[in-house]
Amino acid sequence: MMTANTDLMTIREMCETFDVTPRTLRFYEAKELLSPVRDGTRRLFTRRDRARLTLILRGKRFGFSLEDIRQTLDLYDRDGSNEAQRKRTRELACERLAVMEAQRAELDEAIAELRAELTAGDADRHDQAAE
Amino acid sequence: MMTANTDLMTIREMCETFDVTPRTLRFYEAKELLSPVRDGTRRLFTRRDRARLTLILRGKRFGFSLEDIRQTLDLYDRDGSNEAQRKRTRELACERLAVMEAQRAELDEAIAELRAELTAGDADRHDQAAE
DNA sequence: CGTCACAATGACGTTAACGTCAACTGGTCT
DNA sequence: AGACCAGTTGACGTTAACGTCATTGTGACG
Repeated sequence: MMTANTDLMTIREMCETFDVTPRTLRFYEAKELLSPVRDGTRRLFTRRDRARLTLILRGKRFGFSLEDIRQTLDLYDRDGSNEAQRKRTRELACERLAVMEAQRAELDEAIAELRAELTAGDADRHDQAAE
Repeated sequence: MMTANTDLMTIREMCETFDVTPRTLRFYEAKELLSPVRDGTRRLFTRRDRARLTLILRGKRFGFSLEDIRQTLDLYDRDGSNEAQRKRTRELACERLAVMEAQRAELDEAIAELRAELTAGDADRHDQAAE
């Protein structure tokens, strides 16, 4: 009743929007990361699929596996299900959050170190120029 | 002359310190990410190897490939080499830095989103508790 | 001296995440 | 109807990053 009937995208549109290949989208469907509807035989990707794909690609950039991602994706689907399941889901979300925050701290450190190397390089250059 | 003769570690020590397998260390050597010295046939890992391994494992957590990492590792080896090479190295470092900063921004965003989902979950729970 | 545990060296196996290719289907244009 | 697409489904290939196994070497110890 609330699902907008339009705002469905073909596989081509998806590929151009997200810069992925059709193979990738089909692969993600096979792995149950996406669940496009069908128009006869053709896939049509919903708003939900696009939201999920955004999260998938982001997750990949952070070095998570598709399986990791698949599990956390459900965190963003708040369909009632049962109480025990929701509790588990929250636990998983908290774990992920902790991981990501640790990652953030490490990333900051790594950035600082690399910057230090760069400015050290600057100094070398200066020395060399003085010769 | 300045290289401390001790502070060399066996493969076992490395494995326990860094929580990796021997296979991994040999693999990294084959890929020229590490270059342990030899005591007869056995490997002995230097302080430099340990520094590099730290960077390698960190890089992996950020989703970089070993090949990516191998290239950036040289950024931390400031042996003079020639001018053109150093310029190239600096360029690479700047690119990496940009990538990592973008990654940091995205990570912040992702953390914020996940937090939002969590507090939204809290609200749901509250609603349900009211019943 | 035997052996025993750890190391090294191939060589092959495995998993994830797709790429590639062939064969088919289903609309569309002319 | 014929041609021409985009899309689909297998099926097999590929690359990265190791795991696993068999074989061989080797320094320390009883």
